[in-house]
Amino acid sequence: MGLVVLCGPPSVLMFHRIFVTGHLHQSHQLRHITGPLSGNDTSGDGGLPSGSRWGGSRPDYGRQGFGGGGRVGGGGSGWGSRGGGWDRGKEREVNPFGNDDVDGNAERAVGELENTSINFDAYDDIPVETSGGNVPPPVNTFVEIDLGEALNQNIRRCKYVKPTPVQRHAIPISLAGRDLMACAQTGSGKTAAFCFPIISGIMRGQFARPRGVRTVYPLALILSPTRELSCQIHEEARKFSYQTGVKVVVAYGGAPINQQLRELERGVDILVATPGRLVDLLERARVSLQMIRYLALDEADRMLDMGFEPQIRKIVEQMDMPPQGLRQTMLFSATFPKEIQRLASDFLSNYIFLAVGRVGSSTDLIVQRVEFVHESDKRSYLMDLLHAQKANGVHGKQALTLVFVETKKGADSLEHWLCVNGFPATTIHGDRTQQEREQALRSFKSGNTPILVATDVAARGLDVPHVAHVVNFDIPNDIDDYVHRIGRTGRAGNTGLATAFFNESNLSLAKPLADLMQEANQEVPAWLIRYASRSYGGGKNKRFGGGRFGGRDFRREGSFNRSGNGTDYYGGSGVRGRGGYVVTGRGGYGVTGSYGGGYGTGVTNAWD
DNA sequence: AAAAAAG
Repeated sequence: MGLVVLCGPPSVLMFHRIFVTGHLHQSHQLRHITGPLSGNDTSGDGGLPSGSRWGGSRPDYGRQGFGGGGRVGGGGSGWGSRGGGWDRGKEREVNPFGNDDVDGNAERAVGELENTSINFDAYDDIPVETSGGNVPPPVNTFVEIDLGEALNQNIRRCKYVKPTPVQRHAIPISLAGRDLMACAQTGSGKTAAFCFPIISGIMRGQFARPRGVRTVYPLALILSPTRELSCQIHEEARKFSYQTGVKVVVAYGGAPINQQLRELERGVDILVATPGRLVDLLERARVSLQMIRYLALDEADRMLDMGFEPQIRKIVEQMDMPPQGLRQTMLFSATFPKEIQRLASDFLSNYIFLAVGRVGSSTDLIVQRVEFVHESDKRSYLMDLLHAQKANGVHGKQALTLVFVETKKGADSLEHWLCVNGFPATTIHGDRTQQEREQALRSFKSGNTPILVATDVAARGLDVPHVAHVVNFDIPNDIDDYVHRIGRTGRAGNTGLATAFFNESNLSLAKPLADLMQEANQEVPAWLIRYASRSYGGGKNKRFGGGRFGGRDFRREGSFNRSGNGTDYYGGSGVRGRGGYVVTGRGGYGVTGSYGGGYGTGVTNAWD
């Protein structure tokens, strides 16, 4: 997308023209290269070849000729309709919902009944920013989206009553076949936002795939930065795709590859993976990306930072994946620094930028505290916190506390110290075996070891219900990491507590932290404000440096947007939000007040 | 400088 190189005065007209050109070019390419794939959605619906997993219809919004549901013409020789063998085994599919009523009308289990008073109206107050051409309007219910009956039934089984804000906006965009860069608060339902359209698209599409000897050809690829997160996404995606005929497989390192290979051989539509293991599979030619129609990067900013970028580029640009425009690419994260957005735009084509939620992307469902604690006092201070919490224990059990530290060594030593002092703790970090890591997470989730000491491996995406308290024992060097870490609590509408131990080694974070807390209506201690005003760390602040929050389309920054009236690219129907950005006026939006109230407890666990 | 990600 050549948008970045364009300089000079911004104008609405110019902006539109860029998109229009891109659009035409893209359609042309599609038609030329893939033939039947470019068949228009609407016109094609009546004539779906038999064998489609779902014959529903939906309006054709946005880019023509790519509804995600590409149909490749009649199977010539050497082409089969499935990746291999999955249809035959369909009736034996394990029910990922356990003992739930198959019709999705199961009584709630005891203890889950507490979420009867869900305040979904709080949604209407959430500011939403979109940019890009021809943005499809948001939806209000799952049913009106027409995802297909099988998927709707799974949505009911998951007890999702209404789409969350990011889902309301992202799903229609995605169903329209558009590329998307989405920025939404932690715990706000991002997984489902990219899974639903992918599953729906695969259900309704006809995809002939080459039959390789041992090579499999997934239609969708979902990448995430940690093994545990990939597992979690896989589990969620399996629920969403239950009895849809869509097969989800996960592949990640640290676990025996043979088992994963066997799973792959049984057929795969959606592959969830961590980058390293995927590269391995690609080099062994056990997986080909040739038929990829959907690419989703979860925690996308993390996937494109220094450590991961080369691997991601290799997977996306240097293997056999169709280029942007011929696939649909969706990037999701709670944070999206401008520099990373710039990198990310390499993977996208005529994309829509979507930001949902409060400025700074941290929710006010989380009460944030900062204490000044000298390095040498941290352990005893932590002990005090844990003791105080013990008194609050629910149902005799201690509330779950997630303690973040900077290093793997520090994690081990703190865990040991806690255990010695009578606090049942375990730890998760990259020096432990995968078995140990998964065991630690299970033990934490179950409440067996209600204290988990973690490095940043656990900072992103992991959904552990009922985490009451996140302690930043060591404050991270990056404010975005802080946002993700505290986002392990306060999920799916629950409230949570986050405590950070601040001292003289964290001076560079004083300003961004104070700003972030202020934005989230938190009480900022006077001493922190004093540190913040001294502006350490070279004064560089990526979140507020441009006077804007991180969740903002980089295409509207810099030389592109200097001249006075540069904000109204949105068709003029916007209301100016308090950050100065445009809040879309559609569907009852337009209020930029607080995002309070929440969604009630235990509504879902696929919100990130 | 540290963490993660292949074996």
